Amino acid sequence: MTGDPMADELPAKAESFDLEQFFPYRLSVLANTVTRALARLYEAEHDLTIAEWRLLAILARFGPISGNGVCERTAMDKVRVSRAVGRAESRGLVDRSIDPDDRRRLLLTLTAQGRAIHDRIVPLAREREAQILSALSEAEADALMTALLRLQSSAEAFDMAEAEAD
Amino acid sequence: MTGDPMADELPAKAESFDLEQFFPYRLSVLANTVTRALARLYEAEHDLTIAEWRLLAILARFGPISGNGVCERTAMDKVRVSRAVGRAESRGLVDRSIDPDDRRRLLLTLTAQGRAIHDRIVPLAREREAQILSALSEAEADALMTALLRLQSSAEAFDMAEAEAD
DNA sequence: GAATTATAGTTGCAGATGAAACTATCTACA
DNA sequence: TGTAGATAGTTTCATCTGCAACTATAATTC
Repeated sequence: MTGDPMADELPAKAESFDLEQFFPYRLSVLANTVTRALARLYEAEHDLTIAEWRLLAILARFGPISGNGVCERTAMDKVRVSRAVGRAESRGLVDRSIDPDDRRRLLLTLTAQGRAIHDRIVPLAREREAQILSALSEAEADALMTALLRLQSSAEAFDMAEAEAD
Repeated sequence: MTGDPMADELPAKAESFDLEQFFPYRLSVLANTVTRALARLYEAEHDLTIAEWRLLAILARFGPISGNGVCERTAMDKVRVSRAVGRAESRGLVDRSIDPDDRRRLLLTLTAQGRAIHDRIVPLAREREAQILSALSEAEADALMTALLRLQSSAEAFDMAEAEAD
């Protein structure tokens, strides 16, 4: 597409690069800070990792679902999901049974205890989210979420194209 | 596609938590996608990790600087910086000498080779950033960057408060 | 100016992560 | 059928990460 014949001219000095203003950097640092703040909450509350918390949230919402379904809805790879399920099951938060219709698959559901923990964390997570977002107006926060969603598609398509570029 | 959900959908309990709409989740997933796309670039180009790339970018801009200075400007902890410096030095990208004015400190500078790699990566990184951000208008992208900066302060203050809560 | 305290950076350890290999099951097609 | 190939999930291994402990040097305090 971009057949740019003059691409190799380098008049703009590369040294003027400002990491602080580089979007991927800003995004990564913020995500790291926010994630850590949330992770502390999950861990302090019930010794849950982020992955386990996501698992609970998805199971609470989407009833019995396969591990693969969890992958799709949590943007976690199957290794991470497998481990989150293993740990959550060993702690009695999740039931794991084999899907009789396809015995490769798991049927995952929340136990009563898993549901209880989920329900206890949700308001805390929402509160923390609100605290962080309180730095923005409601309109700004909405615009931000919209932007994140749109960028997700953009970045994903791009990430794919690259991974597949043989 | 979506394995049709069963009829027993719950009433709109407070627990009907939607992970997809949860800001920390959206942020984390996007950052992960974007980071991976960039990491591939750095690695494919010159076998650099994100940490090493940040190190090069900061050294290119802020001349001789201490390891601690790198920490402050890259939002990486000292362990990560120390390792990035060690690896970059062993590959001849960075010079590490002891600051004579304070012999605890290092004086870090780019070597010619480190500078060359930096200069070669910068335009590629910028191009990739532009590609990802092309999903947004310029005004939206500006608003996004502003929002990220403001949230950084907000989240950081919050993260701190928690860490220090003894 | 010795002793305490603080700071810069490194190393050890333990957990999180993901790519790739592996097992088990299902699907397609001869 | 049966054989090849796809898919679900687990395990192995190598890496990344960060907290805590450690070393070395500087600053402060008495």
